[in-house]
Amino acid sequence: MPQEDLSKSYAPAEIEGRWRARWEEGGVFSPSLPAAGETYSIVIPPPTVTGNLHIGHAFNLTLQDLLCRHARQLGKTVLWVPGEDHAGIATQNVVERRLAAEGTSRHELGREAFVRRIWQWKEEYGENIRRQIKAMGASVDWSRERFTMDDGLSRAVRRVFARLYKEGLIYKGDYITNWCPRCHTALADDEVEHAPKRGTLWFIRYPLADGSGFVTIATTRPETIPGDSAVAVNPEDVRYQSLIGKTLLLPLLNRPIPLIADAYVDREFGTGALKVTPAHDHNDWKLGRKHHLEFIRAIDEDDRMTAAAGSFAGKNKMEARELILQGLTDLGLLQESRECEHNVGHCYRCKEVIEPRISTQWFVSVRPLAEKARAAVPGRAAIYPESWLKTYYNWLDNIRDWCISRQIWWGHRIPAWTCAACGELLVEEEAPAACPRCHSTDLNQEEDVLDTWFSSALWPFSTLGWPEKTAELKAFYPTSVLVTGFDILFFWVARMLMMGLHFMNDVPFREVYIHALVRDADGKKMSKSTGNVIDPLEMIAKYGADALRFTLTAFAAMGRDIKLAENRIEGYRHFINKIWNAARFTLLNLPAQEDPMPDMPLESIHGEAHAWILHRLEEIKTRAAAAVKEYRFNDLAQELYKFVWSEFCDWYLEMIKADMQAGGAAQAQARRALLAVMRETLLLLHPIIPFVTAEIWSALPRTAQDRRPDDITQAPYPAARPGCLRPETATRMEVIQSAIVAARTIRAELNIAPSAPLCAIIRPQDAPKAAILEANREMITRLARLGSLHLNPDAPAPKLSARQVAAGSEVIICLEGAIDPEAERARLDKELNKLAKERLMLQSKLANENYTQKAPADLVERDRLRVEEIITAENKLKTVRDKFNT
RNA sequence: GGGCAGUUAGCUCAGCGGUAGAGCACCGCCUUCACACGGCGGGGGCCACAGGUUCAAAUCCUGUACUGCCCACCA
Repeated sequence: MPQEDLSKSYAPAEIEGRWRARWEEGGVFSPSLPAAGETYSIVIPPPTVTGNLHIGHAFNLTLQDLLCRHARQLGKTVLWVPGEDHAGIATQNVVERRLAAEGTSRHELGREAFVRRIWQWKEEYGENIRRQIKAMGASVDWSRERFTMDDGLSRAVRRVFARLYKEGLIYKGDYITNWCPRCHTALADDEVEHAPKRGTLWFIRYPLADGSGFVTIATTRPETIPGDSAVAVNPEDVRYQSLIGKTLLLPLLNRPIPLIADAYVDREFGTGALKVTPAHDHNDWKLGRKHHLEFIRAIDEDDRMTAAAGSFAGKNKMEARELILQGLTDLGLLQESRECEHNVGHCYRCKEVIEPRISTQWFVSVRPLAEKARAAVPGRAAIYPESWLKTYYNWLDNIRDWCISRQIWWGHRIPAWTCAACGELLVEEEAPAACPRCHSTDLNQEEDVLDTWFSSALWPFSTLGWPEKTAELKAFYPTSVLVTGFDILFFWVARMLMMGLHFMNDVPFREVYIHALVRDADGKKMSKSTGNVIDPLEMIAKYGADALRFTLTAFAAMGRDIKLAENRIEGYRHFINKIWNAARFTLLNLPAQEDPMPDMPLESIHGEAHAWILHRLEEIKTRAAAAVKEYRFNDLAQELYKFVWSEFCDWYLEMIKADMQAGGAAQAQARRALLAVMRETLLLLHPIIPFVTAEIWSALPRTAQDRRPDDITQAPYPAARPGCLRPETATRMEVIQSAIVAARTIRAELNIAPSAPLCAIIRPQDAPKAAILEANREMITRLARLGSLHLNPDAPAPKLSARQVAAGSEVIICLEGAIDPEAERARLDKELNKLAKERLMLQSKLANENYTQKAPADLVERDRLRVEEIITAENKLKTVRDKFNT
């Protein structure tokens, strides 16, 4: 690309589009198998097909892409599998809402038409999501894209279900479950969110059957009274001991129920007497089982009272509550009511209040699976940050059987059939033709579908082709790392470990990196249902994908949530622009592409600035690689930011400008060094910001022998160049920079025009410093804008002059006439104050014998030297200040 | 009720034993031939509070106070 085309400021849209197309059409991220050498793989946490990607996805994608691109640079064969999740309940809800808006419903459409409708929806939104993943620059392999309900994955689901059933790890039965009356389905325990809710605690009298009085119970849910089958008290409770075993009459219904004793009951709460409703409360259900109580379903799946509720039958449960309370009041059985706050379960998809309800469901016996999953971490699968280990263990240790059936239509229909003729239950991977027992062909498949997370749990191996023995599976399982948010640690991560270990006999991933959640301005979790989402596409349109990616990377500190504000993205766009302009400068100063550039070993380049920047580059290479390996993404971003902006642009480019004009050997060296540093810096940046680096890379000229690929995605990580690692250059550079800064500070603080050349005297501290300064006289003169420079430890200072103490030298600027002595004196006072403060701090430290004796000797020595330095500086400045006093 | 984070410059956050840093914002000066999405310089913090360990504590320990999150069956 011709140089003239590099515009003054970076315009991402066109460039991103071009590279995206090139990468996609070239299939550059599709690894060919069998893989040569080491492999690296990631399966994408599949976004749901229901909606748009939010900023959390953008974050998740950025980190994975960074890891994948880096792994490619290290020469590994990399596979990043993309895909989407069918998200049963969520998707069904969305489509149902749309149907409602159209004035129809899924029931009107019927199951088949409804599911067809969702498939259409999926095609539409799947494309949307693909577009967004592409917009982020994610280097996924689209040729291996999967969907949780595609044929292959559906088969994997059936295989797993059938096998677990035959192994006795899946069973069907009547249990208390979490019922969402709105989604009309059972939910797993972890799909219920508990939130405190203000309510009323009613104290209700249950008369004793023998007419000898009452037992008063406390409840927040009077509508469940028709479902009561006992009242329970603590056996130790003296108030009730004499009544245990007696019969009570259920108010309004006059049904006799026993008064039972159980240690579960808390004597302190309410009246110490608990009404037991086994069919509508998890704890009561346990009590019911233990004491063989009746299970009375008082509320149906639509939140209406059942026939068991007598005259309340057919009423909505909230209406029934009012009627029951009224009835109790009329009978004088409502003793009192109090305000109270209690935890109420809500559906994690629609936020509706959960009704515990007994129903027939399918369950996975997770204990045996959980034990294996527990044992595998952190030995076989490591979790980062480690703080999540405890949470992970705690969950597995307290795990209950997993309810996997859902009473919805969108999802994997359970592969179980009941024989209409003999009632035999058949569970098979493929639909059986006839009942093996009675040979009837009249078989009815289960209506229920599986929990979405059931198929998600198989994702790492199902996407690679299981149950077929594919080349992908062989090459890429276990995957290298799973990158995800902690919100789905239980839903997904733990279950993948269970299934992976059970069916593949190996962990699904070697490492898990748990990243923070991107929250909104108030620190609230972003979610589609809350509507507080930020659209990454909008950010990309405004600032470019690279700016967004860099921002997210810079924020990715372990174990900390991200509160993202748009102006941060804007800030990092400036950084992208800075890189762009550094590249423009580079191109302006390099020969055109077709001119062969002289090759010379970089180790042989001895210019002060070149040696220094090459040395720093070596350090950065090492540090950047380590940061990626250890998932310290924020360190990576910060390190590169500082290097590029503060060192490469602010100092190095300024320093070499003269060389670039000089021609000859100086220019040749500068060109060679600049090109090398630019190119390798691009490689270091590329995993974070692929587009701008690709564009610049392709525009850079090459040396005669250069055989590097045109496309930066194909280029390896910059090799270490030990010969360029020269720590002494950093020390030397500090002396130079410090002198320049001193002169600039004087200029700025004394309001000397930037264009006015300064007459400067620099007094080096010692001979080595003098040599360094002397060797870089031209550079110092230029960067500090000096008119003249006298380098001499003993040079006399003119009467009217300003001084600044630098590292390794003292800088004196002549102020013949034009300068306000008041200003200089004030400046000197300020400087003296600063020095005195530091000196006092150090001196008091050194006065402490404990310190001088116990602290490391080099530290003490360093402090002593510093004090000496300060005293010398103070004396010098004082002398000058005194002159101004006269 | 249990567990886990966080509390550092106006804002967002790094630092996690040697006496405080970044970005943005702010204040000067500058249309210097890569970049005003810029350059140069500057101001700003008893590092939540109270104890303790240590020669030395944002940094380690123990409490306290807020804030947020996760888990848990308190009717």
